[in-house]
Amino acid sequence: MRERILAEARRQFATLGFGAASLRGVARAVGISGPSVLYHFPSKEALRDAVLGDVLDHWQQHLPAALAAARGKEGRFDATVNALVSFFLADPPRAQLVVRELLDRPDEMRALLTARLAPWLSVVTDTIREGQARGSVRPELDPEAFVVQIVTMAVGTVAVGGTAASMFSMGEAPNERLAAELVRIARTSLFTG
Amino acid sequence: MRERILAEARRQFATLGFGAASLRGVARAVGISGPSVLYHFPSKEALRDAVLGDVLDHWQQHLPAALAAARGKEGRFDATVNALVSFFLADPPRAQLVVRELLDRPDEMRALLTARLAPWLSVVTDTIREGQARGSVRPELDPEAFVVQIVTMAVGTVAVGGTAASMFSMGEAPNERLAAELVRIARTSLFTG
DNA sequence: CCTACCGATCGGTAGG
DNA sequence: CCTACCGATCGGTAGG
Repeated sequence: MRERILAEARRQFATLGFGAASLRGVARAVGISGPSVLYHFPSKEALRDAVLGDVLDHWQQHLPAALAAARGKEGRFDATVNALVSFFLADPPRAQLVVRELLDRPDEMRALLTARLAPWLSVVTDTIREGQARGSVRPELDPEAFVVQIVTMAVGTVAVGGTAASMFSMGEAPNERLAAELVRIARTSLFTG
Repeated sequence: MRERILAEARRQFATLGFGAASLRGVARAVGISGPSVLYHFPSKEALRDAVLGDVLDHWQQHLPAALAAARGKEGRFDATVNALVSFFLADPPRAQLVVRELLDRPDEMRALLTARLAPWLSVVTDTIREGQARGSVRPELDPEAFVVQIVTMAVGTVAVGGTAASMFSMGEAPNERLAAELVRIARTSLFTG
């Protein structure tokens, strides 16, 4: 039941926002009484923390594998960025929730993301710097800022990109078009030549 | 007083979110009584619509001028993208509010943004297509998707980029570093050569 | 896990 | 613009 509450809370926090969602609303959706949620989580804030921690756990567990699967392919970089975007696109509520948390409590999120992503990030920026030393990556590129911008685009595409795309009457498969263009932008602005 | 309520509501909706903000909270901050807000706006939802409309009015009024100022400069494109990012960076609450609205009610936002931005957008994509015809813009670029991604990066940088940047211990002026890299990414992925 | 219930706060109305 | 007040809903507690 704890898992069902977490999944439903994630869904409602993502679509309604934490402030507009209610414990009773989550409880009703999973078929229990309002106060019973507080048997599994001591407070609404604790539920919020658990939902967020759950999302970050999920990313930490499955994202490395998704990225590693692209490692052997030809067009390794394109496949990696594609895997990144597809990973977020496969579950929009998680990406939306993280964007909301970044807006709602930036200070806590900074601490959390630093603790969770710092090791993974330095691997990426180190790889970019190696590419710059070898001459395959553009020398004027700012590695940290580049990574932040690519991730911002990927998460943003999932969180709000669908709406932005439909506003253009972008026809069918707008998210795929956005994802493909994101990959092109990332590749072109990364590599020399 | 109507303007002061709008400004304060914009600030609180942006930082707290619409659901977590309250009419009484806005009223207290501007020094009037709770129900008095409803003398100026018939309901909380009406205040929300007014705040959002005000932001879009502001963008429609001042963004063209900010972009036009870059038109004469050398490095015209860099100056334009720089102006776009600086414009959003100068007033984060407005960008945050729009991101929140995109998450809270995507359907209404699609209609609103289509009505407001459609003409301006086709100017941009038309210019890009001309550049493709002349050979100065990369032929494989997807004009609509490109514009959506650049704007997503610009708004995302303001809305959540600061947090993302500090998570890297990006040193001083992280937003300027992000903005500069955004400009570089946009330019490099747009032009041939 | 439940019911019964608490004080606080919410958006909104009445009446001036 | 105000005070006084409404019903509804909120997060959370007591007690089982």
